[in-house]
Amino acid sequence: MSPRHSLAEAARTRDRIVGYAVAEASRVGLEGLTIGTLADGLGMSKSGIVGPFGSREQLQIEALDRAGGIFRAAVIEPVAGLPAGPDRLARLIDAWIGYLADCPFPGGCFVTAASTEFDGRPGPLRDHLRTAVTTWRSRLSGEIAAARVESAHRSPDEAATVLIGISMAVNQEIQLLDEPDAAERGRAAMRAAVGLPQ
Amino acid sequence: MSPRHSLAEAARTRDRIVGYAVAEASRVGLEGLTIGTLADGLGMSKSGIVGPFGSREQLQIEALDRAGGIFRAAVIEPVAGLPAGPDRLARLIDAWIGYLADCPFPGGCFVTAASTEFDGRPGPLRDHLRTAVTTWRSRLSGEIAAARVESAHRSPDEAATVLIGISMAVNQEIQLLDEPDAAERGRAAMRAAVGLPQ
DNA sequence: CCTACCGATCGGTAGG
DNA sequence: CCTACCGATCGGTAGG
Repeated sequence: MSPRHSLAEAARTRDRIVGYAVAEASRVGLEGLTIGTLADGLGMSKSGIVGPFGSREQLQIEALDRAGGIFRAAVIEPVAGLPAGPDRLARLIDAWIGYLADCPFPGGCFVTAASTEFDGRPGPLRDHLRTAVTTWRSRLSGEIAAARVESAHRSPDEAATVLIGISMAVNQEIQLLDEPDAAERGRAAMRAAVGLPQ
Repeated sequence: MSPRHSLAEAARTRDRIVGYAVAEASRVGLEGLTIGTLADGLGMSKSGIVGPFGSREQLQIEALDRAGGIFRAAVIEPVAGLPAGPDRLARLIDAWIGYLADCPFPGGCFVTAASTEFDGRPGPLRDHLRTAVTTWRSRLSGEIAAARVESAHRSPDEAATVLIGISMAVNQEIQLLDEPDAAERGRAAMRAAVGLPQ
């Protein structure tokens, strides 16, 4: 008589699985996810993992979308209420570097890793990724344009390439090289790249 | 009576396998390599693939090392004979962008992809990768220092982070986004980042 | 959500 | 270098 209850429980189960899959995939890649490993890690059966999603690919897609939401919550939403301008760009950079240094994904920036993993694998995952990356690039470009700062770079698009690149390099320095001053150097590099005072 | 012959043939077989594995791994990742797929692709049996290397991991390591050599041949060696200075740095940037735009790996920059793939997987592959990335970073930093150019960035290490980052962003724009002007924007961004004239 | 099972493929070996 | 084979694991399904 209370289908609400079981629906809510089903939604919670999905959430748990996706959350665990995101953490796991940040370490071993989305293609490294296996239903058996997730089942073991969550103390469930394989059919309990795959059932709610229908296929591994659907679970991968939902994990990717969830990761995008986590990124937005960490980097975009904290500055969304501020007026556009150099100060908001500076705070966005701080949030971004903070996200890389104290990463919500145990294996480092999810989207960066997924990008190199899927750029050569056509399919719905690559399509989702393209959309996410393009949307973020546009937003960042707009943010830089709205800040109206002077820099060595000749267009907001060029500066966006530089900031996105620095974030990837910082991610590598943290995750692969264990470089302790990667975050500070990255923040300075980002500020310098868009002409913000140190 | 001619062991030379069979030794040379064995070496050629190894070479063929490693070369094919590099191309394949640039598309599906080093972890996506399977002995069966390589065997099919090369028209050989699985034992013919794994035999010369002893294990899949050893083949992965040799593929990674080979990829490093291909990068050096494309980006470092062309400028090795020139005197250090701004002109050599400019030519290095041109070679680097050319490598990204007309990539010897069908799936894009091998080391960038391997870095995000293995930064969360401890083991000999990650160790090899760390060494390769650290060596390249040091060389690039030295190159920037030797050029003695003025830029918005405060140290050769910071500028190296920016150039490496731009290369990663350009790789993404080419491989994932199919952005036609990625190479030109990347070249301009790299020159601006190290204070070279456009 | 579970157990039990499917055919396919995994890395690798034995023996030649 | 091959064929033939090993136990383990893959994604997924049937039936409950």
